[in-house]
Amino acid sequence: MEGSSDGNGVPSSNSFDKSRVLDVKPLRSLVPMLPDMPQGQSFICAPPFGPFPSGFSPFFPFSVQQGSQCAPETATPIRSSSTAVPHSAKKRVKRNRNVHSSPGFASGKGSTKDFKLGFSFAERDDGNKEVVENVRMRFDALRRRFSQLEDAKESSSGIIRRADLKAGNVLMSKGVRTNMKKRIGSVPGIEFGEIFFFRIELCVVGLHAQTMGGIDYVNVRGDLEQETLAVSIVSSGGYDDEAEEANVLIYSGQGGFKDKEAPDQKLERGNLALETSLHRGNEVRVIRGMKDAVSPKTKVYVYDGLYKTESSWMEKGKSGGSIFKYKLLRLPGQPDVFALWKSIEKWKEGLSLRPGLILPDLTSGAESMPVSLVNEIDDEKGPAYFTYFPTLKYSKSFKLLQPFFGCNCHTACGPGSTNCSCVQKNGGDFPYTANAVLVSRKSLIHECGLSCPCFPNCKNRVSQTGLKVRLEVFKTRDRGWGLQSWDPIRAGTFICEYAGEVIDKSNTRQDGEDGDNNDHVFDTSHTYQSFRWNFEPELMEEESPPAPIEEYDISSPLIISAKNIGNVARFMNHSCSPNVFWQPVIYEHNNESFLHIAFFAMRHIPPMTELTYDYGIARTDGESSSAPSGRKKCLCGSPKCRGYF
DNA sequence: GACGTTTCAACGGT
DNA sequence: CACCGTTGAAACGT
Repeated sequence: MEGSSDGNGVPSSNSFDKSRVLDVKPLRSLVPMLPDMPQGQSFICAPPFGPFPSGFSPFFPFSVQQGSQCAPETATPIRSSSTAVPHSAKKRVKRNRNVHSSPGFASGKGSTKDFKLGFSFAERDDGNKEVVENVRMRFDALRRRFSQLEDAKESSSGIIRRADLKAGNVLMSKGVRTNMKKRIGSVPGIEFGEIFFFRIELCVVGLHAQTMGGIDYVNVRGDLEQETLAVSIVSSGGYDDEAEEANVLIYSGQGGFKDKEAPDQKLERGNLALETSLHRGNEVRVIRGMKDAVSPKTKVYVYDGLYKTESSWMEKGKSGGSIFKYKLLRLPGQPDVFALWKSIEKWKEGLSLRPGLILPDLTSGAESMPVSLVNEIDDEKGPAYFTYFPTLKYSKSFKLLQPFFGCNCHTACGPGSTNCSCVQKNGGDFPYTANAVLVSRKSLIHECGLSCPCFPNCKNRVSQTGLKVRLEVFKTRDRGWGLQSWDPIRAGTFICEYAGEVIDKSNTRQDGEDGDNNDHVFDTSHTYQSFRWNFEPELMEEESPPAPIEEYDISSPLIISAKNIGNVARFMNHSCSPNVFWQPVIYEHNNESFLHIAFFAMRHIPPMTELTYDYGIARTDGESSSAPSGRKKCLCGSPKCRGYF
């Protein structure tokens, strides 16, 4: 293991050694080490990882880094609300005040616990990126928690049927929402292409205020009288809209949605608003409801951008009555959103349609799903040589652990498996929701292992059952190779584990830097930026146990080298504002426990967005030089960039 | 203001 | 999976 690897995944200087870059062939011959099982069943000559004695301290400080400095936000209230303030503004203000004193909750016992709103009251009317992010994170954390309770059916006061609505209701009644003031055009803090998984999620950030309605509108003072203008529409397949061309949308008016014999639609409400918008020529936000490729029975809502209504007409609907039709044209100069989604659909049908494709599957079948290799930037033909291997390789030099006892479940373990001993190790709550989304970060997650008889339908094996999203390794503009996804990813989704060779630190040189850089090395002993991801128990109505502690809790440092052997994780770049985080997971293999590093989505990630995590900062060991010799200049570009990592 | 109406949800069952 | 029934809650309008 000599030699510097290239700068993959590392915004290092341009110490890129082209001579080591291999062309296509070696990569193609990256044969998985395991003949059959992608999971590497019993073949890994895998002496165990060291024991995990208790009695150690958390290995990084929990500094609170709450956003005191507002990101310089260039909010673009395209046509600011001077005209668009609803006449009901007074009502709103009043409602705000009510919310402020939260009368509905003050009476409930144990619910008067204070929680931090986290932003100003003004920011509830007009948001910005930071507040939007804050609200979205808190919404989904709460939603996941309610979902967990729903799955387990352990909610003591009435069952939760709709975790999304429940979470939305709690946040709205507490005033944890933003962009309440309706506006025409862009919404501050929400970018084109952002994705949402529930309609109520659009409401809490102010992108579309109707919980179900497809047309949102606002009252404005017109030339002579009040008129209503459409501000946003959701095109979701409920009616037969036409969405063939990427920049044209034929949208059906509202009325008679579910009726078998629909009467004629009337020119009122949303229909009237769209009609007025046609004459006034105002911008209308368009949100497209798409089928989720990862779980096809759910929907993804994509903020496609601003449109203008070009024309309208009436036609006979299928169920008898006549319906309104509106033709909307996408404004030029906006990033392609819907068009990109359409392209990805085509790439999936024929991989060769992907521009810049070098390899259809750089894993050579080692993963459950292909991972394409793409370069649209220059003529480099691929990353430096390495051997693709989908999981960890433990070297021989580790001591044996004490014997491991798996569960004895003979049905698939899942959210209701309170008797499963593996589940019990997680502290009572099943760590994942029914659709395999991680509920909370934890010091350690216990999954079922090889000798547990519950295989293969067990739901407690999320991080060991292969890739779930369609990934792609691509050439970035200035940071070597990177990782991104063709599929939209919802927060809490498992992305991949960090595969590679486990390094025995006692064997490793103490000197650290003998020309060896830390490219393609994962090290739990780095100092990581802390962040809050879990739900806030104080937002739950009834007394709720505290959220799991989000500090990692690893007895001895785990160092994984992916220089020579690794998987897709080795291509993930660093960011100081990452969208992915790592989570220790432990499960059994040949009667011994092994620690793994699993990556989960921190937030919803739109397709073709680079996946990044915090590499952390190597600890400078006391006496050694104070210069940050092992550190690299960071090119993540985030406003919160620390400058190096 | 309270209440009824409207609404391109979300789920689970078949 | 496609349809279908059930449950559901914010905003709007009366």
